Parts: sequence; C-alpha cells; structure tokens
Amino acid sequence: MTSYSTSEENYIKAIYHLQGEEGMVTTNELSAELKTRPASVTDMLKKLKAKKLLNYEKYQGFRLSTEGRKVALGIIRRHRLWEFFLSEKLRFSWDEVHDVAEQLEHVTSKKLIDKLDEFLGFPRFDPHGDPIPDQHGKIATHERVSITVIPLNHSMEVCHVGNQAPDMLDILKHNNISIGTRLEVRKKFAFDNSLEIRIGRQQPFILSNEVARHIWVKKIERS
Amino acid sequence: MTSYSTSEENYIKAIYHLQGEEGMVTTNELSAELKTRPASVTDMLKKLKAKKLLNYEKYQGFRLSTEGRKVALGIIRRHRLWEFFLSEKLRFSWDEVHDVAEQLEHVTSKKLIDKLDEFLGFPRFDPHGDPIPDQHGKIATHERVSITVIPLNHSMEVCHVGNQAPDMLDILKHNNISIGTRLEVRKKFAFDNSLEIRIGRQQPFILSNEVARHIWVKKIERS
DNA sequence: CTTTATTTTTAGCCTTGTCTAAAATATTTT
DNA sequence: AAAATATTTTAGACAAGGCTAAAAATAAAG
Repeated sequence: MTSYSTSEENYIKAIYHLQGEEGMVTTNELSAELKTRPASVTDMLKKLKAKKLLNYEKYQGFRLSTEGRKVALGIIRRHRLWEFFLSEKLRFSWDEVHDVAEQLEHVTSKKLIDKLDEFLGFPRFDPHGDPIPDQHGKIATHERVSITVIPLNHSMEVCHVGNQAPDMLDILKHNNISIGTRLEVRKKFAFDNSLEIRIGRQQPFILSNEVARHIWVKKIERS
Repeated sequence: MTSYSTSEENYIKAIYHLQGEEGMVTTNELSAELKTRPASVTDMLKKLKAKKLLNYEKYQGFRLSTEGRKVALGIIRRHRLWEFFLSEKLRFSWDEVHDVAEQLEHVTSKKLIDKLDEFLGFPRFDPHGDPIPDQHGKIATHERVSITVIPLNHSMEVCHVGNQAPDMLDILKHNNISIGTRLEVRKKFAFDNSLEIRIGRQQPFILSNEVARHIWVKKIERS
C-alpha cells in the first residue's frame, strides 16, 4: 500500500470534491480551493500525474484517474469517520468537527481506521449527512439526519418525523412543516439547543431541541 | 499558544526521555535515539535554543528549559491519552499501540485532547502503567497496574494483590510471589490469556489470567 | 482574424529538515 | 603535555512544497 504526503492527500481530496461526477477541474479552481498559488498547483499536478493519480495534459485541465479516485475515497473515509467520532463520542458541535478531522484524516494506519469504524458501529453517514465510504470505497446513497446536527444555512428536505404524537404534529402543522418541506437551520442557541428555522423566504421561527431532534431531513436530490 | 512542527516535537519528546531528572543530554545520544545524523541534530538544537526550549551551549550538551519541559509534558499527555484510547476503546494490543499514537500525538487541538481525556474518564496511567500528565502538566506518581497489561520483559515490583482468597494466596505462596517481589512477564498466550512469569533468574512459570489479573505491580523506583 | 485579456506554466528563489564531508573542539591515552 | 581518538559543529547540497515574476498558451473582444 503506497501512501501519500499530507500535501498530496489534500490535493487529491480537493480535486475529488471539485470534479463531481464527470467534470474537468482547472488549475485556478484548485488554486482557489486550496488557497495555494496556481504555480504551486501546477508543480503538484506534475507530481500526481507522475504517480498516475491524475489524468492531466498541460493547459487542458485534469481529473482523477481510477486509482486517484480510490485514494480520494480512502481519505474521505478517514475524514468522515473521525467527524463521526468527534461528534458522537467527544460531543463536539458540528461546526468544530471539520478542522480537527482535517488533521486526523492524515494519520495513516489501515488498522486504526478499520477498528475505529468498528468501534463506531460502522456508521454510513457522518454528522453532516454525508456518506462514509466502506473499506472497499463503496458509498451508501443518501440517508436522513436529524436537523439538530445539520450545518447552518443549508437547505434540506424533511423526510421523516421520529415522533408522531399529536402534540408533535400540532407543532409541525402550526409551523407548516411536513414531509418534503425544504428548510434550513439559521442559528443554533447553545443555551437550550433550540434552533431557528426558515422555510423558503418565510419568517424564521424557533423550535425547541425537544421538537427538533425528531425532525429528519435528507440532502436535496440534484434534479 | 505557540505550536511546534512534528519534527520539533519529536526532538523535544526524545530529549525529555533522555534527560531524566537532572541529566544532560549529548548530541550523539539524541542522534541515536532519533536515528538522525548528529549534524542534523545540531541544526535542530540551534533552532530549539532560539525558541528558548533548550539550555544549550555548543560542545557542552543540553537539557530542556522550563518551557521546554512544559511542551514535552503536553506531547506526552497526548501520546499517552491516545495509547489509552487505542488500547481501551479500539482494543489494540499493547504492542500495536505505540506507532499509531506516535502519529496521533502530533494532532494539535487542545480541545480535542481535553475532550478525549474526559471521554476516557480522566485516566491517570496509560496501558503501560506510565502516568498521563493532566492539563496543567501535573503527573501522578507511580501507581499500580495489573500484570495482564504490562509490556513483556520489563521487570516490575509487585505492590498489591486484588484478591486475598486463601486459594489465591496458596498459588502466590507456591510461586514465591509477595509484595515487593520483582518479576517480569516473558510471554502472553493469546489463547487463554495466561502469562509466563519469571522472577529474577529463576525458572519461569505460568499463571492463568484468572490469577494474573489480581496481581498488581508498579515501576521499580530508581534508587 | 488580429489584438487584448486571462489562464497556465516555467524559471528561479526560499524554508524546513535532512544528508555527507570536512573542520573544530573535547577527551583519552601514552 | 603531546598525540591519538572521539564527539560535535560547520559548510554545502538536496528534496518537498511553497512563493514571485515573467513567458507561453488559450480564450475573449473588437
């Protein structure tokens, strides 16, 4: 198992995120993403190409090779497992999780990651609702998360309500929330973990943590 | 809070371990410890001196400054907490723990370490029985660990027996074990977790896990 | 279809941490 | 106390990964 430097891994991960399904990535895009000068990016592209992680012809843009994508999924797996750990076990709030996971993801020990995966109960989604690739790089398709754990200002679609008691439904109805509603969390109040919610362009309103934890959403499918 | 490169941290930690209580460390010793050429060590010593982590005069040897010792304790705290985590939570065997902890210790986030500490229940000793410094760098004085968790071939002193049932004492007496006895674990048999024990130069013998887990030892005090 | 503007690459330099070879200082031996 | 040996430091080089400034290629505009 070849392994890569922290820097190489950061490039690979960034390219993976930028290229999406079938796209090409440009030097400037990657430069902006990594906050690194285009000239430096070009240098690294040459190295990654030499290692066959990249399909790249100068001036023509680039994308990951099959091997490169495999490496990317490994990095993402580590990142998201650590995010899950930080959030679930160490009780980090969702927004503190990323930077630390960014460091932890570069610790290379297959055994560590597989044992961590097991310890966490083989989670398939991280606290942001993003899927965690398994040992073989397979990623599950979207699934729901509670709105108490989603990032701020990201519109998501309600797909499940975990408690159907009449009082609960009363609140939902009052706030115009139902399956299929698209909403975003505007603010989290640390004091009582209540949330400010906004639906479309309507006036935002508050939900207590008691209510919010039963509302589950999924990413909005790209149409 | 200033922070240091992985390389700097490795030097600081190594110096801490080499210098012990009051000793001076030499370039060659450190070079051997780090498997790095003496010339490179000299270079780094100059850098660490410039950062006031070291008391160093050329050709005269060196030791950590007060600040340097504080930094070292921070690194050791991280290392040992991760060892505890790997061993206790991820069920790594004691001998697999070190190399991974070596990488994890360089992840710098005070919050991460303090939350990890809390998650682990503020352990004061790592799986090898070494003390874990607290947030303020305070380290508990030696304490006992069960012989089921100590490293192989390290002589330790029996200081406690966790079960004083007559049958237990019978076995201890038969094997000449009592408080103050110095023994080492020669081998661990994974099948039934029994241990091969040796006292001084005597013939080694076997203890079942049932018995061994009640025998507690501490590091031998340097006299 | 040229000219201009933008993007990308090259060329050369810097820093960190390493190395080897040679010089300087300490230590040991005779 | 001088000579021999061992240790430590200096000097100069190199790889990785970043930067700036200038050149080359591509894309956009007239």
